[in-house]
Amino acid sequence: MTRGDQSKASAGAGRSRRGGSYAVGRARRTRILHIAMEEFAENGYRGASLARIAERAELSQPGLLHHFHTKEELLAATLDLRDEMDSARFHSEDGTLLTGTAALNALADLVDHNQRVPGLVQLFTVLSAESVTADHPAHTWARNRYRRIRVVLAEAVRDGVTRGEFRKEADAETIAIELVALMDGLQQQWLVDPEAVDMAAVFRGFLRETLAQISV
Amino acid sequence: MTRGDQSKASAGAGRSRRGGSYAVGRARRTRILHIAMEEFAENGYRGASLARIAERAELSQPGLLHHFHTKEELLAATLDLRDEMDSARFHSEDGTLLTGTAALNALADLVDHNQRVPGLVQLFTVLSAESVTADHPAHTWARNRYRRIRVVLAEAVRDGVTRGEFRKEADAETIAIELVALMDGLQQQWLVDPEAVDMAAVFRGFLRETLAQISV
DNA sequence: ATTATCTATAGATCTATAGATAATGC
DNA sequence: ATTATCTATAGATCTATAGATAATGC
Repeated sequence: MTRGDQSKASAGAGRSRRGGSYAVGRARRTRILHIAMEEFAENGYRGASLARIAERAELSQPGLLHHFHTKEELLAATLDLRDEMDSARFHSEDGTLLTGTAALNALADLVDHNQRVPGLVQLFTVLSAESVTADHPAHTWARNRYRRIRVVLAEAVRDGVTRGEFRKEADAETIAIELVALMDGLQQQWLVDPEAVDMAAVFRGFLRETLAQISV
Repeated sequence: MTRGDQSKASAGAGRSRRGGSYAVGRARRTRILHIAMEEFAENGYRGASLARIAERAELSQPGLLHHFHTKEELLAATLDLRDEMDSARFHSEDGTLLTGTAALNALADLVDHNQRVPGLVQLFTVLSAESVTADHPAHTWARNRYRRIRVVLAEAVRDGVTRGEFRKEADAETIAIELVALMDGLQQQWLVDPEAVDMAAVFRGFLRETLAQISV
């Protein structure tokens, strides 16, 4: 009963933890999380080692498990943190979701930005692919993340239609799937051979064509 | 000197091995390879276990290592086999590479076909993503495979221009990158959520638009 | 009192090698 | 003679738990 009462707080925030914590602990957790992001990006979930993450965070491996009770729990916290980092990007300053042309341009800006943070791109690419297996701990996360993104993009297109920016025939669902697929696929080719693929340029070109087709 | 002489044979073929082999051995190797494809698809390179592959092939784990000396060697053989399976698809019956519209349509047929072999799609998706790390044993394979595919597709488009099927302005390199990216990205979304994404339909739709744009 | 750590360790892996025995086929 | 197997095992992991000690802050 005592612990259960506080469980609601940790649902969306991701930072707070059940039970109290001291300042040293919170600082260490943050440090662990950032190192975990790098290690999962570099080695995937299966290839990452708690011992190595602990070593880089300068504490013992059981010391790490004091903060995150299992490897899966550490992965979940990592994914929450990564999701938070991107979600800000699709909201305007007053907190509402971007729509229409503005949303699609925000997507192109994201691709530009991603070119400067290969580590974060790699985290998603590696974990998303690893999680296609049904029993992978990130499977549900990946599926829900894709669904969420597709819904947001499709709504952005539909809103564009409502406001008269886009033609009525624009197929919002298909465009959403295409944009996400192209982003992911470009990231894959770019990560494996950065010099050969200018992902930002290709994505902007594609977006220009798409907008030309659906704009009123 | 004695072994070196035969090394050339195994370069392209993939089936033959240095030194002789008995019929039982060849049969077992084939069986091991097919099981390895499934295991690598299901668990990635890092997650797959030689012991488990051996168990499924009904021999001991050191027995398996008699045929493939290391885990990396088994992976390499698996990748060679997988590459062979697809390469036939882009050659016409007289052995020449497909070009222009024919090549692009072959690509769409491939996407259709892939929808019936999720395991093989998963093998590529998982291993390609896992191999973005520079030190992954499949890193070079993935990079070269992408380069090869892009070259083939870009040449198909350029040939289409030469034959007067496509406009001169068609940007062959960009179209090649886009097509590959879209295929990969669609596979990712489809594997993680098959009911939500009709990858064949989306790909054909995209191809239709592209052809409409570049056709004379 | 609670949180943050540590050392020690259990119990499962995992890849690869050594060395022996049985089957195959020139 | 060579190839195909096996058992036994070395040597490295890896995650997670038990139980003790030190630091923190109501």
